[in-house]
Amino acid sequence: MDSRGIAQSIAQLARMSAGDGHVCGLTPAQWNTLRFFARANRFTRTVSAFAEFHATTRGTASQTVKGLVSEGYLTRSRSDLDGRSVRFDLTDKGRSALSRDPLDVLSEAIGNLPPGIRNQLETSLKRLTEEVARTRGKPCFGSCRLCCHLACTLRKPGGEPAYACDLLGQPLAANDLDDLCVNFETAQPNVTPRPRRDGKIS
Amino acid sequence: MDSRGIAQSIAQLARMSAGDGHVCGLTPAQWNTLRFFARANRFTRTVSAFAEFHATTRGTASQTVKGLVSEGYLTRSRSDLDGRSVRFDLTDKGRSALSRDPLDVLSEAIGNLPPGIRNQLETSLKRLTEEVARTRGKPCFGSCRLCCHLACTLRKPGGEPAYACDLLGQPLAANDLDDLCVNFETAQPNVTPRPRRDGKIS
DNA sequence: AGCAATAGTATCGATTCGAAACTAATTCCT
DNA sequence: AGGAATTAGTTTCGAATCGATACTATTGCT
Repeated sequence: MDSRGIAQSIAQLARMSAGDGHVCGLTPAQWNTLRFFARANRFTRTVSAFAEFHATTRGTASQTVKGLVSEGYLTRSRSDLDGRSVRFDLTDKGRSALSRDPLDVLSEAIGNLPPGIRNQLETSLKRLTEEVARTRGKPCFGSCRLCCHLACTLRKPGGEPAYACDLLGQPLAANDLDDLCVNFETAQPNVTPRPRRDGKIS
Repeated sequence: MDSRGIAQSIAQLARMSAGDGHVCGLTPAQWNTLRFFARANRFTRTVSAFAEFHATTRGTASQTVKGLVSEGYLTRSRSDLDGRSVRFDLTDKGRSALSRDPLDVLSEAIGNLPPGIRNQLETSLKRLTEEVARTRGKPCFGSCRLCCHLACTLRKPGGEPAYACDLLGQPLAANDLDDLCVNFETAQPNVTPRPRRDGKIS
């Protein structure tokens, strides 16, 4: 199969796995939104970040989020550091809904792959995502663990390491490190950082 | 990253690559349709097959196809073997449109992968597609070359081999073998064939 | 203070999509 | 052979989605 065929099979896999649309009373767009807010770190659980991630406009994203808030899947809280910013967090209802995520048919199939194959797949997908994002001039979301802005300091020898984000100047808990972040930059040399004017966080 | 994360990155890759929607005057749905009819063999270039592939309803698929026909990207021709069946073929306009396919950003990224990695990716995707399709009880489109219904006979020693589809009892040209087919079944033992009531072709 | 940029929301119109009803042709079953 | 069920395709209608645009409020820069 040629590259086009592989590209199409990626598209088809995504389409097939997205489910028949309305499952458990949620639309495909709402499922995507819930998934995003479940995986994004606290700097990233915003309408703007979601819009960018989902490749849509802020207006559309705002509508979808509003619907999920009014149905009790997300909570809305203003930031006290930035009066413009609003953060959304999953409620228990939102978390329990995700346990019936239609995308899990794909997750389970991936879980059945041999570990070596699965790691290889993950690596390839990461590379493809970065390359496509670079081509399209869009940010490539990623986790702090592989981000060039992650700072790790050891307070005392043999103690617990303390993490922080260099870019935002904010501390990071150990279990924040695998969450998605808008500000992700691959931790590798000779990469010019994406210009960013507003480095403030919520 | 866990399996859910990988599943989501597949979904995101597909979304990101699909482009910003309207490119060259075609909508995302229309691009998908063109891609399908470009890759499907003559038994598969129907509304029903496309609807199943695209995981939508025949009504929706019919609408999209109708639009493409009226804009000159596809031609519509009734079958003379089955009065119900209609086949759609790409026009030159359709083919030339596909040379500007927004999905090509992903295809190119895939083309940049080292051959071994690319083959591994293709294998993994095929396996995932089959598994998800099986779970959801849907057919898994594939090419004749790997299908259990492919029959190959050698008319005379050293001559050109002749291909045919066992299921449909129809001859296949050599360059048909890589096209998508609805009736695809993996060529491996101990697999119960998907039940099929209507084996007739157009 | 003034201007540009950012975060989020609201509104409108076009498109999409799923469900259901419908026509016509074919196949299955007795 | 003949009626019932199935299949292919289309049409229509209403709901949902989405992009574009305009708008408010807040923040950053000079």
